[in-house]
Amino acid sequence: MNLEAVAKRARVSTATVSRVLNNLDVVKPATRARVMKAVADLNYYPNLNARSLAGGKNRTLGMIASNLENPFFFDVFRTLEADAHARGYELVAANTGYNPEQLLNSVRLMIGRRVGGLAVIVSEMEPDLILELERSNIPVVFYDVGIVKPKISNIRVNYRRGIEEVVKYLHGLGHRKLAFIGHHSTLGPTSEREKTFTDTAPSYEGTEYRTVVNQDGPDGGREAARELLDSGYRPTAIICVNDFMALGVLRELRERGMRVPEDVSVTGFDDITLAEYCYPALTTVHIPRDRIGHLVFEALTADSDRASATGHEVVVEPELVVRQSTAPAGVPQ
Amino acid sequence: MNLEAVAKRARVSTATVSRVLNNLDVVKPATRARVMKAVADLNYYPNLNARSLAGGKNRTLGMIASNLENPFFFDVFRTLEADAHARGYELVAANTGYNPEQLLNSVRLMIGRRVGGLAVIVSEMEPDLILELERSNIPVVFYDVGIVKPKISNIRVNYRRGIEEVVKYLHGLGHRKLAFIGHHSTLGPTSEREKTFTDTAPSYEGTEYRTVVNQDGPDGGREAARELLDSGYRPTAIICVNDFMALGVLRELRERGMRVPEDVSVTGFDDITLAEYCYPALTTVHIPRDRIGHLVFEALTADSDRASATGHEVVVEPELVVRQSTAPAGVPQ
DNA sequence: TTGAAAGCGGTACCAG
DNA sequence: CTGGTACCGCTTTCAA
Repeated sequence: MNLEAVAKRARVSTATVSRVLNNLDVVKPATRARVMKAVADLNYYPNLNARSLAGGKNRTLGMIASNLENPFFFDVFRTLEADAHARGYELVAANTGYNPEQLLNSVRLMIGRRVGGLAVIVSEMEPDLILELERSNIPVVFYDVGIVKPKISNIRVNYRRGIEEVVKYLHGLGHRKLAFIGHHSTLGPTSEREKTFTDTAPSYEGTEYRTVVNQDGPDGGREAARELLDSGYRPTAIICVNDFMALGVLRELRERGMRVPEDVSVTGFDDITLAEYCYPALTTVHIPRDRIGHLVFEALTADSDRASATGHEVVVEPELVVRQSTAPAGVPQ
Repeated sequence: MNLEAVAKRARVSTATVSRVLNNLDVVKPATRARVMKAVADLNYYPNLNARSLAGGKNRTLGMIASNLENPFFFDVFRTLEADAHARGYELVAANTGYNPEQLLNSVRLMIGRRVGGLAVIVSEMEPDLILELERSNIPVVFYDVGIVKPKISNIRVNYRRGIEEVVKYLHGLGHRKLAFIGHHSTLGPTSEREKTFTDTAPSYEGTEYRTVVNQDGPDGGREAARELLDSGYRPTAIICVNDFMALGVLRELRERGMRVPEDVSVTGFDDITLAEYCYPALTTVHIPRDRIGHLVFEALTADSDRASATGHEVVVEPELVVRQSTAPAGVPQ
């Protein structure tokens, strides 16, 4: 089923069918109607591969995420997709599972597809990546990779401030024995959070801390908490790199009979919906994922002449959200 | 950057470059090496659109899901993707948000892309869908749509048995006032669960029940629980259509000061990872999502001559998993 | 307003 | 083992 079949049935040329299908309003209404009918009769749908090959354009955007299972990434995906659909774009997503090799793979695939724009929302990184992306000449937006080059935009979240607020808040509650639970990632948001933590914690006198990492997700969080507690260290507050991992921490604590927040306070990061649904509801730092999604879409579809030509950077400010998983530190043991 | 550029640089024809890129081992090692070098030098990546246009083949599979945010769908996606990658396929996903219109859209898009196979894992349905899919001549696998046609496979879960076991189990615990919380969907798995419930419940003497539906997800679950309880009805056990919604039910109960499972028992369905992480851990029905993912992949890539040519059906058996959210019914109020 | 035809970047068949 | 070349299905001048 192709253009020619439709053309034949409508007694016009393929060029005209193409015009109708692309809404080039130069076609005589009568002709247009005839074509439309043929299209409907034949149940015809254009071959998108041929279309983007011939047109050199592509109304398909790509998004590569580290872990779509983590609601943080998914929420960005969701709003990006909504924006895309609203403006007649399509979005294809790829998951790297924090695997740098897979990241490179996905990027090449997206380039191979000649997507109209590519959002790289990942925590891991690959050296060759930036270079290849630059050469590809595709509009790209990174999330939290500190590189701004022509055609490459950047959206960052002020993690530093987020973590600082958490530490300050906990310190204000009297917590002096802290722990940080993070996840593996070569570079990017995560390590920035961790680094900020190890930078900040010591600035408060008399504060002890320890750090442990594991994979992203409830399982990883639980495992990390287990390792932390098995070491004998007894923090009064545990700061998690994100809410998704905090879920696992809460569980481990619960199973050990440690009460939250009476015995130990726990904080997350991101403010995913689940943060409100777990028990106890999680004190966390809100990151406006919908705003990020919108920004990504804009950056990807901006006129290549202006902003994107230079590559711009936007910083998003996070905000502390206090719920039930934190409380004043108890009497030191 | 195209084949010709590479060919020129390697001093061979485009045909040879193509052979090298496709591992047709008829190329002399020396030549192959030269081509490889040119490819590397030029940082060349084949245009996938052109490739599938010319080749008529497509190593890209598609998966359409109702709600990728629901871990059930995501888990299927994950294993399908893993299988695909392992065998050199790619997977593009689309989300319908339970919207039939969006479903049709996505299907057309996938057909437009001429994907090599399409998995339709959704709860909603569109009349035109089956027809269009059939004409497309693309291998298709449905999840729980009771239609088997040539080239269309079907994977079903024996929901009926799952629900029956839940009801029987709860009845054994003495529960006589039940409630079912489901989500909207025109047809498919969900309504089958609900139907099974309304079929089964009355078969136990003295059993009362009520049903309420809302959107999928914790928010919807919470809202449904709210509506249920606001009506004045006081079930001793609430059966949720899936774990994702049960999360919200647990929260609403908690906020109303109703203890689970002392005051009311709650069950989920699917056995997502989160079911173990919520509080209390959820009694649910396990569905082997990895197995489903594998089955989907197989069905999509099976030799079109055999099985898929006829279209086959596989039934997966679920299994009750008892955790902490259920207990014997207390004294009637 | 419409048609003819030249690509877009590959693949695959046919020679050599 | 390698090159020439006819498409794949659609977009886009260029003419008419």
